[in-house]
Amino acid sequence: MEASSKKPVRLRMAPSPTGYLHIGTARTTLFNWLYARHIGGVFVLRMEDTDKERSKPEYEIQLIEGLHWLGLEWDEGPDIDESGKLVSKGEYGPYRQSERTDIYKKYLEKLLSEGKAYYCYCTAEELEAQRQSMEADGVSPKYSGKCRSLTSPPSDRKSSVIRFKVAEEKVSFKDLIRGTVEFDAALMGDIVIAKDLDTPLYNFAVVVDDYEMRISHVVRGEDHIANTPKQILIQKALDFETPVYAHVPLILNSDRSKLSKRKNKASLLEYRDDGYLPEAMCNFMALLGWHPSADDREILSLEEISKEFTIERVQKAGAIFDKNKLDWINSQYIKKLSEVDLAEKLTPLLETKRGVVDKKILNKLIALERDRIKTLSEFVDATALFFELPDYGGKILTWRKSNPQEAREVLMEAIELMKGADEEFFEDKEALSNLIAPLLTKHEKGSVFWPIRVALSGSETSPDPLDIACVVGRRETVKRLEIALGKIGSAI
RNA sequence: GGCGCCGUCGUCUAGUCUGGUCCAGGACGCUUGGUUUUCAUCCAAGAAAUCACGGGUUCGAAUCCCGUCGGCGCUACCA
Repeated sequence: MEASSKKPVRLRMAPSPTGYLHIGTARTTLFNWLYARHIGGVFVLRMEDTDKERSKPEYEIQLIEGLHWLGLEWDEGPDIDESGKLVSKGEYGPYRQSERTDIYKKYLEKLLSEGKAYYCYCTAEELEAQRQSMEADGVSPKYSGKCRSLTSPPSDRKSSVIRFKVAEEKVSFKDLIRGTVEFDAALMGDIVIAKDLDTPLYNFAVVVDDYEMRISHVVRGEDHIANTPKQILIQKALDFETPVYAHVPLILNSDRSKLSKRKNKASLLEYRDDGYLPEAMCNFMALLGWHPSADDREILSLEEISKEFTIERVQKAGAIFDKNKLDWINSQYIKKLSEVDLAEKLTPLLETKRGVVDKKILNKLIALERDRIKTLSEFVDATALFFELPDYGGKILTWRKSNPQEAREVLMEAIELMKGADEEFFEDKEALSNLIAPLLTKHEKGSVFWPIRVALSGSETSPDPLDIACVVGRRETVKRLEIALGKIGSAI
């Protein structure tokens, strides 16, 4: 039942453009991509937009944008060109279900003519009533098969759907992650596969597309596991080969329910906007359900992961989305980034808030903050004090082992030293350190650095005062020290 | 309710197929200590899992078998 190893391996991701790009969709795409990469297969992207009401082009664009951002390229499928227009690549297209109506129609007619599917004229109300009464009787609800052997449509009914005749048999399949999974089709009842010849439904369209696009392996979320026997039955009826399946576990909220936007940020692009790196997202998502066998390394590039990735190693149980771990992984990637790359990412963020910033200053800020931030967007807030002194209370100017009088002395002496100093002292930290060295002969180190640092940052926690001074320059440094002097004066 | 899937530290996981090397290893988080003028980084140490529970097989079980419980998913003319 498995595809022969001779056949080319073709995987696909088939999202519905009915909303933002969900983290779960992104992770399933990642696993497909990783698997395709690992065995040198083809990765196809297909838009499942049969739901005409909910599918929107803008969601499709978002989907494509998000996948590009992650760096998960596909060999075939819809895409966006340089001018932002939707295009398509690959020879098994179209890759948008809404453009494949004729293909579905052909197979629908085949099923109908062979008596494997039939028109059903039951109304929604009738169906609902049946379902309710079956549930009341404690039986699992399924379609009664009322229209199954109708020879002509009832005269009083105009609307109909197309149902597939589900055989009463056991359907089992081998799942690469879960082993053999078995369902009893007798419990399913005849399923609706299309609203009419031009409007196929999910379970039918998937089967046709996977066949037409020569898909050999279906890697999808665990929530599709119950759809699999239905699809296998349709494949059999159409004489299609069954692909190999692998149902990957779900990503969960902290209460172990399926990851949802009610309880979490579930949109991939939101993480991008919050300053997470795509490499970090991929690394994190891969570790949600997969782990290398060789050792305990956790910071791994897509390249490294794809080299080792096998679908058999993915976890069976769902994984809770742990933002702490994501933050840590992201900070690791920020540390790894080169100065140039980091500057390239941070500059636009900072400049939208502060306007154009001097390159030299920017580089200093980056050097100071790179080990302090977990996300790119934290950079803007973290560097605010360099641009504007926050307001603060004068009593925090005193070091815990010192007293306000000493703090005041230090501040005055520092102002004295700096006021007359050349601007060049504020160009490099060592020079500045030498400049204030005399203070250290009279005071303890903490008595000197603490008040100056608080004066320059307006905060009890901040980077080194000399670093701040080297960014803001002499004039601003002296100004901030004088402000502090005023505050401590009134505090004494 | 029915059907299906799953169940190792708070979380992600290693180990389960091929029982002993696991009185269960790593990472995140947490706690404590070191470094520092403070925070972050960094370094070190520590707490944290009766391997869901109960039986069985065995000289020996996280690993094999049976049962129980729990969680989740699906149960559409959505995907």
